Amino acid sequence: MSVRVRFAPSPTGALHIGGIRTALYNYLFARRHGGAFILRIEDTDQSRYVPGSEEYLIEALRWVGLMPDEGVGFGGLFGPYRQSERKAIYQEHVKVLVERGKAYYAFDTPEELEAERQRAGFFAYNYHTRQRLRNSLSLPPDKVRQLLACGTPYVVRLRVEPGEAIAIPDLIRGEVRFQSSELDDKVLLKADGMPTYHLANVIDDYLMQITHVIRGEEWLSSTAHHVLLYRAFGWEAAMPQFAHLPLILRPEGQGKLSKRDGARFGVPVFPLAWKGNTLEDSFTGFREEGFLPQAVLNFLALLGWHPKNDQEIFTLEEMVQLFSLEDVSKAGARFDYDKAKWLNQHYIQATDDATLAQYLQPLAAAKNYRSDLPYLEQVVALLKKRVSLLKEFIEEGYYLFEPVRTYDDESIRQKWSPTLQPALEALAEALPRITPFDAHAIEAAVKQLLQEFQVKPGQILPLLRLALIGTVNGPGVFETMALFGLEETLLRLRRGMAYFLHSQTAAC
RNA sequence: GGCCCGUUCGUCUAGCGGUUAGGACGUAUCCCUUUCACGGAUAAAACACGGGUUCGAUUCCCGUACGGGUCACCA
Repeated sequence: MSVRVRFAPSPTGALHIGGIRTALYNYLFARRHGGAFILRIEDTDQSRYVPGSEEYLIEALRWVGLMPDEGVGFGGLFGPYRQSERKAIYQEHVKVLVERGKAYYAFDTPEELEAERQRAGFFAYNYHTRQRLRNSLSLPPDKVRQLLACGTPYVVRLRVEPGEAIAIPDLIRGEVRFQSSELDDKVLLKADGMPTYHLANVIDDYLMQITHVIRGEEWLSSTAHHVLLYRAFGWEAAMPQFAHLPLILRPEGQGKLSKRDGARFGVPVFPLAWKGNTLEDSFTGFREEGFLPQAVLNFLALLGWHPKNDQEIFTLEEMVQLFSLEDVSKAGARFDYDKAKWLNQHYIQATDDATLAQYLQPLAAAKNYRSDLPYLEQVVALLKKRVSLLKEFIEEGYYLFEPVRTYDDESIRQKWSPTLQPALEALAEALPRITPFDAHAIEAAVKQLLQEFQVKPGQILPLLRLALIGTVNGPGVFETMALFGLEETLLRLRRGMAYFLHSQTAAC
């Protein structure tokens, strides 16, 4: 039987990075085994539905390059793949369960249950408590028929009887055991006629012939109920194999990574930016922060998985070849932004200049900067080894697009001296005679001039850089001059020299 | 709190009874260099604790501690 896995998010807003990792592991597993990767939308809670979620999700998957083989928006023989469109299927199935005595109607209102919870501080609807509650197991058949006939709102609950051992075979954790007496009678069908996650999940996985359920560890506890459901339906032989992934933990402190952690720690936790109704509900994304999709994938892959060697850098193809659920770790993995940035830096360096220039184009255009590809390619060549995020080309390297905003006065104090002024003057005058005006020729000319003036490179070059870009740290001086061209170089040099003189007199 | 899962450098991890406990990020120092970076080198840095099992435990078992998840008509 060929492998079929699904990624089944619910459209309640932006999908965070943990979801993308789940999608990645599912994708890798499917590809590794020549199986199918299916996208199912679990939108059974109409009250939590957020418009735009689905589009966001698909754009995010597209960005990182994890395209489903089947599912919402991708076709397939097992549709519909949106659970809200499968309502009738769930209702038919649940009816069978009730007929077999595996499930029952419960008429208790949410308020009544809440009161139960308040009374004891804790409440479980189970084999013990259901006797005194209002359901088709405790009420006389006549009464039940009457309630149903009157259209009394009800839910359908799973009938969990005590004394049953449940062993979940988990590909990552081995066998996980539960006792049915510890389990409550989970709601399967809600009063609005929609299924809960548990019901829909089991039915769909069965009907869609899912072979492996790879999902986050937060689902491990409820898997016991899922197993019981497979048994109740008589589907145990076709039950998929489970693999519960370790959670991604917040960068610092306690708990799992959550949506709000992005703002709290100043890091992106979403693949793409999300524009919510409020500022609080709006988030930046890895893409917007300047990450390459391949870096994000590599980063996420390593958060909980590692092959049995020392390799750290993987193409998607390599991951597919190496991926194994056996190598997924059991403990939660802390979100490590430094490592993400390092990986991104690595991928930036490994990407050719022309491609990077294309990534930069919209960023430059958004700032009304010069954004023709030839120029951007030169910018890339200059800054490539100095940035770890794409946006830094534009932000840190702003001086390649607009005049110097501020000069580093401290460095000027350290480097500038009136005795160097003649050499600078001579340099400015010599520049127009350099042909061609490229890095090589400029370097030769400048070095010769320095010799004539008996000045060391270390004395003059920092000043040139200060004049050109305002700071003493940055790309090679000659390369920068070549990029600017003669006219712009002279302009900046003159302006810088004037600033040096001015700041000296101001200091006196 | 009940139930379930977990625990190797600060972080991500390799290890699957005998290793100088390996790699990577980060940190520090040095080299390269007109600066910053890149690159190279070096260093500091870990088996949570206590019992077993065993000739021998990081590795297997049991406790303890700590961490995580889950206890909705949410997924």
